[in-house]
Amino acid sequence: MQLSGTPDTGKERPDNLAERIYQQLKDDIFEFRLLPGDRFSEGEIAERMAVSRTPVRQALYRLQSEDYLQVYFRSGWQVKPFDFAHFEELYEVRIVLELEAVRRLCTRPQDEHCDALEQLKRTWLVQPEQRLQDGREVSRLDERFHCQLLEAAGNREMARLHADVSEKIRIIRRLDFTQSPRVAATYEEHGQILGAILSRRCEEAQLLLKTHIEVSKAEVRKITLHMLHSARQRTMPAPEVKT
Amino acid sequence: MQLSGTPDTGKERPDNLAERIYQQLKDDIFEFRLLPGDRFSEGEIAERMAVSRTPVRQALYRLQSEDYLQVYFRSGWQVKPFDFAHFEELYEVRIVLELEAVRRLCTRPQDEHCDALEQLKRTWLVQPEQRLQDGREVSRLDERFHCQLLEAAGNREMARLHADVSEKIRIIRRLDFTQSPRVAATYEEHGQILGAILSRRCEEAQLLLKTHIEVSKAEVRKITLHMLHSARQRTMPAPEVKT
DNA sequence: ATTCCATCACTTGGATACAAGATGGGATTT
DNA sequence: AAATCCCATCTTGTATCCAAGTGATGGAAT
Repeated sequence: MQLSGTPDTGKERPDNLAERIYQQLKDDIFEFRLLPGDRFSEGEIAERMAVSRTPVRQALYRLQSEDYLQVYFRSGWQVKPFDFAHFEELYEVRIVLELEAVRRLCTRPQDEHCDALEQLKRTWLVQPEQRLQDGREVSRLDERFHCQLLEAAGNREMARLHADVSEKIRIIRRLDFTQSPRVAATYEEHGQILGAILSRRCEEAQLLLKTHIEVSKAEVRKITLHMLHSARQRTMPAPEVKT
Repeated sequence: MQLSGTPDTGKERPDNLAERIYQQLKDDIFEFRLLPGDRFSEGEIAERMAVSRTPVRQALYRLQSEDYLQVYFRSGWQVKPFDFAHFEELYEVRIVLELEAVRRLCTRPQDEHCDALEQLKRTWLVQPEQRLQDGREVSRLDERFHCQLLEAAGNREMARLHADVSEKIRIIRRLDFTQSPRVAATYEEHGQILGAILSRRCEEAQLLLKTHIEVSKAEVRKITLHMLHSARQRTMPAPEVKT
């Protein structure tokens, strides 16, 4: 029984079709080229990607285990329909994990994790005229900010779970940043949170962070209501819109 | 774009070879029929299970994504060697999630989740002569206890993450219950925790639970040291022991 | 006109075939 | 004797083939 590490020959896989297709499909879902509710077959994907069904199936099953897709026995695949209750629960997981990360960062021993926090300062504690404006870019940075808090806190497992959760809500979180006031607010709030962490005001940092996340969570709730409303008006929209 | 639920024809897959092989292999790992560090090929598994490589590969890749296995490019598979630091981190995740669950249960509105808690009482708040003795069985019940706390707390995502984490440490947690004093202690501690939750003494319940989990975590640390010690004595054990 | 049933194209699940790289051992060379 | 090179064998990655179940369509019977 070996004890730890990877004492083996480091033979990692190179190109890998299945991996490429996996990334492509996930991207298609995130970019709404594949819409929630869309149905398709392995053959379609294989043809579109110009490969055989084998690596396609590998990618599809992986996406299924990650809860993005669903397979029906001999009846094709489906992009999992949005479940907003699900998104709200994921936001709550984020809150729990990130509050714990802040707690650890505030009670950390002297000059530890400081490099990671310094890097965050360079991104978020900048003059207003140096701030990025593009919503997409800021949305990406926002996700990174929160993940980096987890990474700095030092528990890799917690960071990995948090990263997975963050990826799952990325598709909906992005909608926050379409309004530019959210961009400015994000800079403001991230700056305050970092300041509180750096001066070890734990309670304050936690409260700021919790509020910051709950604003996004509330946004999801608004989107939920909006979609339920418009769905009711139109007696249910046609989910087709194949790519 | 559909909105929620599964409005579709409920065509679930029936038997499914890949699923069966997945379960079998995971069981082989948990039961130490496949030891950490063991290497094997898809062909061996396929032959032993008397199936083709196709469903075997499906199962293997799933286990890889769950961090139980590792594949080397054209060089076979390996059961991931134990990484005790990893286990300790997972214990910390458990603590964070379970403390949150307790918090929610203690601040829950009147008569909610009571049925779930009642069921736990029937298992754990029993007369000493009615307690189970078999370490294996109590170990299984212990995992259920903690998972049910999460389920009762109401956030399904959090419960799912917690269940995954719990499954990952099952292989090491089971070693706790080989000594029978841990069995009695577990009954005692679970009883106290339930009592505190039911009378909404939040801080107390959290402290009891945290201590309870940290005992297990400390056990892992002892096992770590023991294995490092014996490994050093034997100048590294041979990891072979194929099944 | 409506209902029922056969049929047929399409779908996934699994097995087999093939390609290309990794590995290990033995022959050969120094 | 030691090191090196080559080749047979083994490994995964991908493509193709086959089996069995699904669903829709169209025609026949009422």
